[in-house]
Amino acid sequence: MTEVEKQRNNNEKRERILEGALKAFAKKGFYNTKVSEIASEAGVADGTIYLYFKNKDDLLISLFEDRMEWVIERLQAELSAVSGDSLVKLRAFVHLHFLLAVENRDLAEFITVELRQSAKFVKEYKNPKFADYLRILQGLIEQGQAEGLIRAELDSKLVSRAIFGALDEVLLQLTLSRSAPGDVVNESTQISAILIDGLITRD
Amino acid sequence: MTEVEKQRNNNEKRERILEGALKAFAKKGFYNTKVSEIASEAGVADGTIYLYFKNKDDLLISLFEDRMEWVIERLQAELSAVSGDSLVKLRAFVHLHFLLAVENRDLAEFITVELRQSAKFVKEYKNPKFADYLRILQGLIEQGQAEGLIRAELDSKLVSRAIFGALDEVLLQLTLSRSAPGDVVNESTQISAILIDGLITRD
Amino acid sequence: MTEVEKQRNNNEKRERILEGALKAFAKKGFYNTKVSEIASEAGVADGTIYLYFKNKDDLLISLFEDRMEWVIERLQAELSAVSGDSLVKLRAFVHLHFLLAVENRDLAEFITVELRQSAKFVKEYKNPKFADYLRILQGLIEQGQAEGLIRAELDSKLVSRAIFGALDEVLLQLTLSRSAPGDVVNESTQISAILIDGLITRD
Amino acid sequence: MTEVEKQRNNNEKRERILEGALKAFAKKGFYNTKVSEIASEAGVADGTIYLYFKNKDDLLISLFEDRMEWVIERLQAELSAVSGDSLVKLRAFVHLHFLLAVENRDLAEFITVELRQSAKFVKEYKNPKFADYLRILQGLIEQGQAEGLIRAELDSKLVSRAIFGALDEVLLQLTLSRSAPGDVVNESTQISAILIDGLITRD
DNA sequence: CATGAATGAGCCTTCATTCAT
DNA sequence: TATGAATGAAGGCTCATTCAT
Repeated sequence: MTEVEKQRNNNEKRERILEGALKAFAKKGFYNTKVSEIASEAGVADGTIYLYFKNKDDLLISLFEDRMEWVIERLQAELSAVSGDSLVKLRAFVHLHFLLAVENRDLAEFITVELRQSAKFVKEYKNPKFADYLRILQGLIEQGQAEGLIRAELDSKLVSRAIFGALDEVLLQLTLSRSAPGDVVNESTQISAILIDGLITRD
Repeated sequence: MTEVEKQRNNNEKRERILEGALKAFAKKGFYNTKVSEIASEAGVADGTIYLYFKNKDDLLISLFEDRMEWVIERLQAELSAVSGDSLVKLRAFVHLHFLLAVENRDLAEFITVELRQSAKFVKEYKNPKFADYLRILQGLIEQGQAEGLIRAELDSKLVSRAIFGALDEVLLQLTLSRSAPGDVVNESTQISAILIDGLITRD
Repeated sequence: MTEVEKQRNNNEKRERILEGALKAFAKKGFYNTKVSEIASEAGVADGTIYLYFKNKDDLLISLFEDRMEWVIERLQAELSAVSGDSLVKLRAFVHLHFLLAVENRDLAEFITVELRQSAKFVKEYKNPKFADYLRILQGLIEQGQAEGLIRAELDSKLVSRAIFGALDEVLLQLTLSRSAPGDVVNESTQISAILIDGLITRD
Repeated sequence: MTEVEKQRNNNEKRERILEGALKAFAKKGFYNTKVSEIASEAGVADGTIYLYFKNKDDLLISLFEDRMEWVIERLQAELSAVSGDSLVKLRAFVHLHFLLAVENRDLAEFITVELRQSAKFVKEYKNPKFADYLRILQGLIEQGQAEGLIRAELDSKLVSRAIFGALDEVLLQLTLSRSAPGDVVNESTQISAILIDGLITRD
C-alpha cells in the first residue's frame, strides 16, 4: 500500500467512525450511546476509535467540526450560485437549510438535539464552526441592510440568531415526527414569508 | 402534626427536591448531574428522592411538568390582563417569555438546554405541558387570523413553532453569555418587530 | 444501631477490606490483583471499596500505613519490656522482626515484595510509617554508640538500612520457600551473631 | 549482507530492545511501562519486539538473564584478579557490587526494585542467574570457613542472603535518593567493616 | 525480517437505585 | 417517612498482542 493509499484508508476509517457516531447519536443521543455501539456501527473494534479520537467527547466535537464544515461548504457553494438581491439569497438560505436537513436526516437530528448540550457542557468547546454558520446568515442580513432592503435598526446578530432558532425548531419538529420530506417546500416558503414580510396582513 | 401540615410538609420537601434538581440541571445538565448532588442541594438524603419520584427520569419529567404548569399559569394570567387585539397580545407574549426567563434564570437555562433531549430520549414522554405552551401561542396566531390581522394562509402550528424557536434560541444565547438582563426589552421589541412586520424596509 | 455501633461496624468493614487486600496482594501482588478480587475476598461489593478508599492506590497506601502502625506498636511494646543494654535490645529487635513475620505470613509477603515498588512508583508516597520503623532501629544503634557498645565511627543510618536489608532479604527467602516457621529462632540467632559481633567495640 | 552481519544486526536489535526496556523499567517499573514505550525507546516498531521476545514477561526475564550474566562475568573477572584470602575477596565483592551499581545506574534501579516481584509473580521463573550470583557470594563464605577465617557454625546460604540483602537495601536507598556516587567508597567500607568483623573467627 | 494499525479482552471506577434500620 | 451505606451493573478506556502488508 502506498503512502497515498494508506492516508486514504485512514481517512476512510475515520469517516466510518464519524458516520457510525452520527447514526448512533441521532438515534439515541450522545449520553445514551455507548462507544462500543459506535464501533459496532462503524464496523471497527472499540479500541480503534481511540486511534482516531482522544475520547468520546472528542468524537462528538470532531463530528460537529467535520459535518458543519461540510454543511458550510455546500451552503456557500449553493448560495454563490444564487443571483439576486439579499432577500432572494435569504429565501435561498432558508430553503437550503431545510433541504440539507432533509437530505441528511441523521445529521439534522444530531445537530438539532445535541448542539445545545455540547455548547454548554462539553468543556471548553466553543463550537467555532457553528459560529461560522451563523456568520453567513448574519452576513446576508447585513448585506440586506446595506442594500436598503432590510431595516437598518435591527441588530443583525440578534436577527440571525432568531432566524436560526426558527429554522432549527421547525426542523426539530420535522425530524421528531419523521414526517415525509415533501412538505419542506411549503414550510420553507412560509418561514421565508414570515421572516421577510412579517405576520401581518397587508392591504 | 395534622394531616394538612403533613401534606404541606411533604409538598415542601418535594418542592425542595425539584428546586435542587432545577439548580443542578441548569448548571451541569441532566446527564452530568448526580442524584446525590440533587439530594445534597435539596438538603435531603439520596434515598428520600425515591420516595417522591420513581427515578431520575421521572424527576426530570416532573420538573418539566411542574415548572411549565407554573409558567403557563403566569402567562395566562398576565395575558388575560392585556387588552387589545391579537397583535398587542403577541407582543405581550414575546415580552413575557423573555421576562419570565430573566426572572427565573435557572429555569430558562434548564428548559432551553434540556427540553430537546428529554423530548427525544426520555422514553415515552411527550411533554404535554410544553404542548400546552405552544398551543397558547398558536391560539394567539389563530385569533389574529380570525381578526384578519394575521395572514390566513399561514399554518398556525408552523408559525407558533417558528416563533418559539426564535425566542428560545435568542434566550439560549442570552443565558449562555450570562449577559445582563437589561437588554431584554430591546431584544423583545426587535423580535416582535421582525415577527409582526417582517425584515423588509417599508416606505 | 447507635452511633458507636455504626462506627464499629464501619471500622470492621474497612478492616475486612484491608485484610482482603492484604491476602490478595500477598498472593498475587498489587498489579495482578483485581479490585473485584479484593471485594470478593472481603465479602463486600466492588463499589463498597470506594466508600472507604479513594482508589486502588489509596488502598495500597492505607494498607501500608495501617499495618506498619500496628507492627511498630507491637515492636515498641515488646522492646520496652526488654531489659538490658542496647545489644540485648538489638537481638530482641531481630528476633521480633522474624517472629512478627512468621506470625503474620501474609503481611510479611506483602511488605517484602511490595514495599520497594510502592516507594518508587506510587506517586508522591513517601511511606512515613516505614521510615518510623527504620528510625527505631537507628535509635537502637545510636543508643549502643552512646553506651560505648557500638563503634562510634559507623553511620547509624547506613547501618540500620543494612540491617533491615539483611533481615528483609532473609525473610523474603523464608516466605518464598514457605518453609516451616520453626527455623526462625536459628535464623534470628545467626543474623544477630553476625551483626552484633561485627558492631561491638574492641578493647 | 553476510550471515555474520545479519546475526550481528539481529543481536544489535535485540540488545537495543533490552537496553530500551532496562531504561524504561528503571524509570517507571515493569507494570507501568508500556511495550510501545520500550519500542519507542529502542527505536523499533512495537511488533518487532515480538520477533525477539515471546511477550512482555519474557522480555523481563531475558533482561534479568542477560544483565545478570554480564554482571557475573565482570564480577568473576575482577574477583579472580584479586589476590588474598577470602576476607580480602569478600571486601572486594562488596566494593564491586556497589561499583557496578554506580556505573550502571539503570541496571541497579531495575534489579533492586523488580527482582522481588519477578521472582514471585512471573510464573515459573526461578531466576537462575540471580542464584548464580548468590552462589559466588556463598562460595566466598565457604572458602573463608575452609580457611578458618569465617566461623564454621554459620549457615553459608543464610549468610550470603543476609549480605546480599544488606547491600541491596543500601543500594536501593542510594538509587532512590539519587545521591552522588562519591560516597560509594565510604559506604562499601562501612558495610564491609560491619560484615567482616562480625564474621571472622576469634582467637 | 520489520512494521504499526487494528484488535478486543479486561479492569477500574461511577452512580442510580435499594433496603435495613 | 427518612436515612445513607451498600450494591453491582455498566461503560469508557488501555494496552499487550497479532497479522496483513
